[in-house]
Amino acid sequence: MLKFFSSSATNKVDAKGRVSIPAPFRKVLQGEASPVLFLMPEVRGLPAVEGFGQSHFEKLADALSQMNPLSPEYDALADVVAGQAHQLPLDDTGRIVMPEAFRELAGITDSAYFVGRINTFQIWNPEKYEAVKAQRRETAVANFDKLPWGGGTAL
Amino acid sequence: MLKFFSSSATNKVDAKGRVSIPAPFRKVLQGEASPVLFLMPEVRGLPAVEGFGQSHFEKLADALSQMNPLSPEYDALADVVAGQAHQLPLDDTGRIVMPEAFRELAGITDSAYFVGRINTFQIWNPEKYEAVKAQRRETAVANFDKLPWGGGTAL
DNA sequence: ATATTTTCCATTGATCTCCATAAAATCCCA
DNA sequence: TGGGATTTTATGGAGATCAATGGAAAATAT
Repeated sequence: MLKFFSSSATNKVDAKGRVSIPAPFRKVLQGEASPVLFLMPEVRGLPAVEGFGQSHFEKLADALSQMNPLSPEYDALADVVAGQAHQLPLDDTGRIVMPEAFRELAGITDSAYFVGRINTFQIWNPEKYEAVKAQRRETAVANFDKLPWGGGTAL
Repeated sequence: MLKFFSSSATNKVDAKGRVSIPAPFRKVLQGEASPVLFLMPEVRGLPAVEGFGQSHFEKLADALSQMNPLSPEYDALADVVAGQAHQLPLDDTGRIVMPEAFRELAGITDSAYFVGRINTFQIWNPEKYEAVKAQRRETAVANFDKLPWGGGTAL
């Protein structure tokens, strides 16, 4: 079973904030030791929510554990990774209740766009993502040679 | 067992988007650890879909994992490689359901042209490929001396 | 008791699986 | 080497399964 988040989908968000996690992402989460979902604000402040599973969270936690907990850097990163993050249970139909704070941060009201990012996925307001998508496409065309297309020409 | 995609074929696409993956390509996919097919938009923006197996995807994912996930380049490439990509199961007769977004991107309606590209293959609208084929042949003639033809004329 | 949250059930539409057929490629043996 | 027999491919369709969603009942908290 695959361990990367790929594909994208737009799902509805109901009045209580319930939303289905796309099945391909659920399968990644369920392939992990403990099938839980973490959400946190997009680190750079983009209007999006970052989601991932247990294994990625542990990598973050381990990295933080190496840092000096009395440093400003630790304070800052721990706030994003732990303080503002939530660990959410999936109900039996694969839904979560997306906390109000995240919906507000991402400008999500009645629908949410899920997009895979390999080790994580992001949740966007569909219209807002549409706006960055074209820009990303352009940047991708200009940078595709950074990827290994078989010949090892990358980098 | 061959591990490169070569040959080409035109197959029908039914109303639900079902299409047979040409047998030679299936054999390449089935030679891998996990026989799944990835599809993603052609990275340079051509009206075509790029297909490949697990091993190539992992090369891309590894390369991305080396990049700074907070850079615009990561955003852009991850969107193409993961966000806009899909991992598709082959049914027992070797078909996939080609997502609507890909059919639209490539202008594919009722038939699809599959063409091998060594480490990947591409899927085109047959007429659209016909249009680029002549151009490619010209460029190939001008560059065939970059390939080893055994006589020592190469390079 | 009221409001909020969680669990459960029900519906619909999409997706997957299975079966069946026809055409093409391959095999095989005289 | 011919040519029939077998296997592999490509394709169509229908039934079974699953995903997404809405709503209500049950539980919990205030």
